[in-house]
Order: sequence, then structure tokens, then C-alpha cells
Amino acid sequence: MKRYAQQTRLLVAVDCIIFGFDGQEIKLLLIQRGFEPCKGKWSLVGGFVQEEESAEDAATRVLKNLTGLDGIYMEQLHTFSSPDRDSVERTISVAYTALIDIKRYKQLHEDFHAVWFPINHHPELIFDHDAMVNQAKEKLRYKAALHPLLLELLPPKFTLPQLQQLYESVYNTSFDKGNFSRKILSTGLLVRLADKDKLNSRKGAFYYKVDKKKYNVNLHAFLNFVPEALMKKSAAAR
Amino acid sequence: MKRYAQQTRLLVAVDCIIFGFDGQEIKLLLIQRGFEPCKGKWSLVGGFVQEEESAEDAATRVLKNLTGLDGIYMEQLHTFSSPDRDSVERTISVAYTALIDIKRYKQLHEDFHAVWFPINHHPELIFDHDAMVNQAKEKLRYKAALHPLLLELLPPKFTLPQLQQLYESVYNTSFDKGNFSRKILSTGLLVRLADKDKLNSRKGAFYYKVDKKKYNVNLHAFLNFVPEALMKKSAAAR
DNA sequence: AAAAATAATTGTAAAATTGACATTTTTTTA
DNA sequence: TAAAAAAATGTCAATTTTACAATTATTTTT
Repeated sequence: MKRYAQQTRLLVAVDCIIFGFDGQEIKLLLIQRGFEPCKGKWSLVGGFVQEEESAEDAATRVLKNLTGLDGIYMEQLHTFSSPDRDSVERTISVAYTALIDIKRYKQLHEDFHAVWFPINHHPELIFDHDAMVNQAKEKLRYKAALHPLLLELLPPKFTLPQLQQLYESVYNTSFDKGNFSRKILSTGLLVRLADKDKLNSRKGAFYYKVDKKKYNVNLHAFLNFVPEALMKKSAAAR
Repeated sequence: MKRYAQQTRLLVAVDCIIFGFDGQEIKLLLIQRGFEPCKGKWSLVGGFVQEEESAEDAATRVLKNLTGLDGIYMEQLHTFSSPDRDSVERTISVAYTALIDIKRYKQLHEDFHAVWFPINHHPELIFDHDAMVNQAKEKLRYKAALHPLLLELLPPKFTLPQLQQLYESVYNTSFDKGNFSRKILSTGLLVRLADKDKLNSRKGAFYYKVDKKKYNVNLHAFLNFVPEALMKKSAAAR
């Protein structure tokens, strides 16, 4: 029995902008749409919100279905609601940004035709998905300067050179190693492990992990993490 | 003719968290719900998204209907989508935070029973509206340290003491007058006007307005505007 | 006219941070 | 053993920030 009987009901979907880091650069995961219209065109992964689930649950389901992974870090980006954003039928989309460690991802189904693209070199997308990606990229850059969320793109243990490479790929610049190391360690968020990565360097770099206990307490250690001048440059480049 | 025929259609509403500044403190605008269930209970202002409008247009309509004002600054806060958040029928809510100059606001209709409450002393709200308000407050504090959006709460012309009072009310602390003035003026966002406010002080304080041309260019002058130590304190107090 | 009340501006010292650059250490390779 | 390659740590000058103070200016009140 519907109580708000006279009101307009709309289709509600979720769309996921999935970023990964392959050790060199940030990548975006796209799929080929499986049905008309625009069959075969590149798209974000998404799906309709069902009767008994929240949008967040729907996004979690969609991500799990595509990647097989649990516990993916995601956050709501924006709700896109222009009446004509979907050429088939009016659909509201709650967009989520997800960050995954590419090495944990294993494509489960050939059906999706899921492919990783460099973040700045991907094919044109259907509907307003390009706008979603652009907004997600901008928000990632902005927020990563203020919040340690880029750590979600790394494996549970990582090295300082890997972390620096990640930041350099997001901001398309290079940081002084000594200064970067001092600054990231001064946040108090990382714990040095005893073992070293001997594969990627002669001397071997110490592995680090995130200190879960300090994570929430020290979030604000990340304010001002990326120099203001660089934020200006980043903004001006868009 | 509905193209995605087999899909679930949901009610979609907007809810607006309306903040104002009365010169002393931040206030929240609430209305009394006009129909059952929960008739007479305090609530945020909201409404259903109609067939031909976006959620943003719906929020603009709702705000205009309540306040009579155009051009209200608002931004999307979050989409709340728990299946059981509305006790009548499942409804998804796209929540917006709006900032208005209390002095421009004139209540148009007694029907709404709209009342301003101090931000930290308001009655319990229906559904998940308390959660919406809390999230809006937190985001306001966080973003105001990085972006000059608090200026949206002031009249077109205002004084430095008024601006400082606003920041002090948001962060529940006091700033050094000399340093505050030096810092805010160093952003280059404000233009001093020739006339003075003679009502609120003997000497009379200069009026300022926002330099629209520099507003976007100098957004990043606001990074690090509120000291990191204060952000930590603010976070720990919640 | 003098006092009082604010506003605005400028200055200063100590502390903290930042950026550029250098040095030391650790491991593997030749 | 020495060289090479990276990682880690250190140094210093410059800059910024904060707390606090002093000064100047402008208006109203006494």
C-alpha cells in the first residue's frame, strides 16, 4: 500500500567511479555497456537501487559483483539528477567514488569487459559519466591534500617511495624525497615494519602500514599537506 | 512509455538544512510538519522531486517557497537512502545545505511555522533530520576553514568585526583581532568600501564587500585559514 | 576640550614550518 | 674491496604563524 500515493516515483541508480593505483599512475576502471542503447560503449559500472537496499548498499553490491572484493573504500560523490541525463528514461544517479588496490582486483567475469585506463586517457563515456569522472578526479585531488584517503589505494603494507609515487601521480609533480618523508611521517599515521622491500631497490625500503588507532585522531594532521601553491596550480590547470 | 519497465521506482525528496547568521550566532531554520504522521513536530523544510525537475531545481523551489528569496547559496550535502528512514513510505532524500543572510529572510507564510533556532539548541527532529543537521554542521566547520563560504551568511556589505564574530561562532573560540584582520585581508577577497558602520561602534568600522572577480581565483588563499590545532580541537569536541 | 571607546594598522619576537640541498647508511653488484 | 644504487636522515636559511603589544585614527560622550 503506497502512502504518498499521488507523488512521482523515479528510477534511482548508483554509478561507481573506481580508481586504482598500479604503482605508477592512477587508473580508472571502465566497462563496456552490455545492452542498447549505447551497447559496447564505455561506461562506469552501476545499477539500479532496489526496494530493500540503500544507495550505499547498492553501490557495495555493484562493486562486489564487478570486483569480487569486500571492504572497498568508497564515498558518496554527488547525486546527478538532471531529468535528461539518461537517454532511455529519467534516472537519478547517486555517484560513488571507490578506491581499490589494483593488485587485489581480479576480473571475475569476461561479461563486463572491464578495463583499466590511465586517468587522463580514457575513452569517451556514455551519458554524464565523463562529468562524473571529472568531478571525482577534482574531488580526489582536493581531498587528498587534506585527508589521507590515498592510502586506500595502496596494499596493506607499502613503502615510502611507493607512497610518494602515488602522490606524484595524483598531483602530476615531483616532491623532494627528504621533505616528503619528513612530512608524511610527522603525521604520525604510519607504522614502520621490520621487513623491507628488497625487490624494487638495492638498499631495500622499509615497509609501512597505517596505524588504525591514530587514523581518525590524526586526520587533521593532513590539513595543509600539499602546499597551497600546488593546489593553486592544480586548480588553474583545469 | 517506460523503458526500464521492470525496475523499482522510488520516491525522491529534497531536504534543506538552512543556516543563517544573526550577527551573534549561527542559526538553523526549522518548520513544524503540517500533516500526519508527526504533525506539529519540528522538521527541516523539504519536498518531493517532480517529474521534470532536477533535485537541485527542487531544492531551489522549496527554498524560494519558504523564504521568498532568490539566489540562495546552497550545496548538496549527502543523499540519505536508508529504506526505513521515513516511517510513511520509503523515500530517498537528497539533502542540501543552504546559507542565508537572516536579515533578508522574511517569513511569507504563517503556514510553515518557521522558526530560527540556535544551531546547538534546537528541538528533536523527525526521521533522520537530526543526522542531516549534524552532518551539515560538521561539513560547514570543516569547509569553512578552507573556503570562504561563510561569507554567504553575511549581507552584501559587512564589517571585519562582524566577520570575525561569525568565524568565532562557528569555531566556538576567539581569534586575535590583529591577526584575523591581517589574514583575511591578505586573501585579497575583500574590497573596502567608503562608508562605515556607525551603529555598532563609536569609531565606526569600514564596510567591506566580496570581490567577485577574485572569488574563484583566490579560493585557495583559504587553505589553512583556520589553524590546524583548532580543527583538531573542533573535531575532538564532537 | 578632554576622555572614552572602538577600529585599524603595524610591529616584534619566538616558534614552527618549509624548501633546497647535503650527508650517511645499507644493501647488492662488479 | 670498491662502486653503485637507493633509502633514510640531517642541516640551514627563508618564510610563516602566533601571541602580544603599541600606535594611530575616528567618532561619541562627558
